Amino acid sequence: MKWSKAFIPTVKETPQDADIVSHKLMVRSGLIHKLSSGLYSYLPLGLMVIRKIESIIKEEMSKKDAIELLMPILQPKEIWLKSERYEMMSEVMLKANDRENREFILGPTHEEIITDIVAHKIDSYRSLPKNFYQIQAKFRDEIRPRFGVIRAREFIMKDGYSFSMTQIESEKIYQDMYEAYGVIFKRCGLDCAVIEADTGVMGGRKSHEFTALADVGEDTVVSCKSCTYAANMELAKRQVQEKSIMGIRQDPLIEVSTPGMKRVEELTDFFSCGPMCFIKTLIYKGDEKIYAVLIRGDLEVNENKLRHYLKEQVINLAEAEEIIRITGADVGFSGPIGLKDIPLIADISVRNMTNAITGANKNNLHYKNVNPGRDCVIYDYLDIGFPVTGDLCPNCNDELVFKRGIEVGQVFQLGTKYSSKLSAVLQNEKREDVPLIMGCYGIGVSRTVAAIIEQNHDEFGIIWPMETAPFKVIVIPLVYKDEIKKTADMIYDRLRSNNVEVLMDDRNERPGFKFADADLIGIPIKVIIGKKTLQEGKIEIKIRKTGEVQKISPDHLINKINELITSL
RNA sequence: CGGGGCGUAGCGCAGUCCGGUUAGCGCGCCUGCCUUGGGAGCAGGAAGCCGAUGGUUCGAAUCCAUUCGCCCCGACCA
Repeated sequence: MKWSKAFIPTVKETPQDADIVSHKLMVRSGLIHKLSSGLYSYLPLGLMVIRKIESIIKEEMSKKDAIELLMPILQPKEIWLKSERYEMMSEVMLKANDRENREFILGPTHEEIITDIVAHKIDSYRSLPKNFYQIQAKFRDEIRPRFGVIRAREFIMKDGYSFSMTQIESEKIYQDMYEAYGVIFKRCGLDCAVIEADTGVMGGRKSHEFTALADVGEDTVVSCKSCTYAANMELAKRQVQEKSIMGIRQDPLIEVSTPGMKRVEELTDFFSCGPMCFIKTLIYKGDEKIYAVLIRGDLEVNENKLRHYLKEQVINLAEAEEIIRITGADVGFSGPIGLKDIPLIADISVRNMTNAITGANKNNLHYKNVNPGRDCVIYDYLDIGFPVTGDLCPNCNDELVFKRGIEVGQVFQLGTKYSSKLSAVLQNEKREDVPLIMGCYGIGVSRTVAAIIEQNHDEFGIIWPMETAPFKVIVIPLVYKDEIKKTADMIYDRLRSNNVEVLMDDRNERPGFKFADADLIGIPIKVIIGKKTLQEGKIEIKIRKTGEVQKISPDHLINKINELITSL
């Protein structure tokens, strides 16, 4: 492609509405153009990159015998009522009515649709397992679109769904997809953490997230300094560092007057000690039961973990009046001592606390020198807090570290949630009706572009990893005239006839201008043709990433380029 | 949805408090000259319903009200 024929609207100034690197660079290098909040057009260069990623995905999917299909974006409301997800997903679904006033939604995902296909078209267990996928625009009416293409409302996603008769088969596919994802993101040039993840609205039993590490990411990855343990914030297990509290004497319990002091900050001043000296007591309600949850004053309860451990469907903080009824005191003065008939659930951070401060379940009073075990009976110690710096790995006891990342892929074991609701049920060889066991596997294609840029750029622009580069080579004639033009044309033709994806900057611009654009759009290899080097019978090759320059004879160019393409 | 910010030429911005000729600047664009190894220089030029609507006023980009859009923080999140 010659630049003059292409459409690559680069801009020097950084766009006003972008504040992360990938977004700025995608706009500046002419990859995308915003139509409206969360809606982006992919301009030719951007689409080329998308296609590169898609073809990597397709290759790796097909190696694992996954098969591609395409489902409608518009979906009838009824099917979502059937799967009982309409309410849950209602907020992110854009609704639309047709001329007959039938109700439709713009599909945020396709579990329902694929399950419907399978329910109708697969009639024997002998045809299973099957693993389908599609690559398509999805629409989610995000509460707050942001970070350019990273959290857009319309975005391109590869979504895959597997159907199996047995758990073992299903796990095999899960494993296959897990492996394929690793390869895909590696080929995309991404440094990904694979982490244990929450299944969220998808439901199901097991899930891993592929998260591209980047400072701007929306996800926090919790990982171990030395072993392979990694999880997202929601799921991360942890051990609490045991301070050397051995030998600290348990002092006698004292009641202290604390008029009007409800918040930990107010109390830290009063008692002149840090929040770590306090035990927060939170009253939670499950479906029916009530729990008192204890956690160290500086930590937050992870309600997901709590709900999970307590085997409750929902778990909520009690209302103010209920707290008064249960504890006998206002919010802010709850404590573990004297709570009758309510199980005390303590976070592991409480286990080794000595002489702590807690509410007294009487207004304007706190207890000092509270020692769990001595002063109250803890029903159970559980890991129900969010990890913080200083917490230790659940596996190996080394330190946990925290990194930000962009979630680019996630794999789920779904179980039979959708198959049973949408009657994807088959008889097995024992003539028993079995709902199919499903898995689902997503890749955010468009946000992968942003993630690649986050990880591969410098002050001058994008540095495309070879496999995702829209062009491998850019030919830059310093002046597109005379001998230089002739040589440039010749080299351009030669590269093209050797199937090298090449862009030639044939514009009548000054060299510096062309160099800056080439750097901005991130083409991995520059071939520079200038008067001086040409007089030596040479042309120049410059590597975008390293800046390394070599001069070679035009005759050796093709070999050299091919060598660079495979080695970079 | 709560909090904050911003809408002025294609892009980035000044002007708005404190109303007053013809609304500016940089980049980009067009013409010409010149230049060609890291976003050149000179000369000339085109381009704006000052987001929209309504009000106040002799007079509104500027003040008031309403409204729409966009961005950031939070809640939320394959």
